[in-house]
Amino acid sequence: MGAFAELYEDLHGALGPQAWWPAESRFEVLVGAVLTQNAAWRNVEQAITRLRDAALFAPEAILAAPVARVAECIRPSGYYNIKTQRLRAACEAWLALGGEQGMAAMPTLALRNALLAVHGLGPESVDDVLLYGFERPVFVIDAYTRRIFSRIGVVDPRAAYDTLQQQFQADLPVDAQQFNEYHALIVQLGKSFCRPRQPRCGDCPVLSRCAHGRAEMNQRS
DNA sequence: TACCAGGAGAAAA
DNA sequence: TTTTCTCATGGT
Repeated sequence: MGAFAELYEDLHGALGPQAWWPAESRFEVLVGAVLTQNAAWRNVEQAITRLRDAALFAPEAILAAPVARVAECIRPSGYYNIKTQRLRAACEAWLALGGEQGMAAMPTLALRNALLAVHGLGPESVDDVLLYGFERPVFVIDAYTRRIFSRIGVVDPRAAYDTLQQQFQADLPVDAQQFNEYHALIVQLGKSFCRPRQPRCGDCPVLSRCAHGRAEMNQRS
């Protein structure tokens, strides 16, 4: 078993199943993937609620609405002007690709390339949609993944997205359910224990593997 | 007050 | 090709 598989066992044992993504539909995963770009999920939830309350939570409704109205709805998630453009581009792609049924019928690589061609959808957002929306076995690399695994010393934090993704996928079974759970566990670990600048390792389940954790353990002893 | 949060694209070097 | 800048609100 490689380092990535070992850490999954540690995290799953310590934190338990996370039951991600917190969305009720595939379209909501797409919207969430755009709105969560460099934003706290709490603020994304506010933005999604405001879209629902405004009866704008559908691709056709978002495209038909005045840009300023959509922007006002998603204001809590930050970068609202940029994200309005990105959300509109994502809705256009959603419809152009045949909606939920059309996209579900596409091979993973073709769907990934089609989504990457959409303005405002980068690799992380696209892989969120593929993994959490369409149950495709692609590993999501985010800021938490880079921070945690570079502190442990098994990845280069400056490595390209695709390079890191290949490292994870080469060490793990091709299993969308496990990729789903693993990424959710990484985010939970990052939020709770693996902060930037001022790590507070506390009862971190990977304390002994992490450079910051070892330093903290040495201070305690 | 300053930093951070489930990034991405454009511009500059 | 790589690095830096810009977009912006809300919580701690």
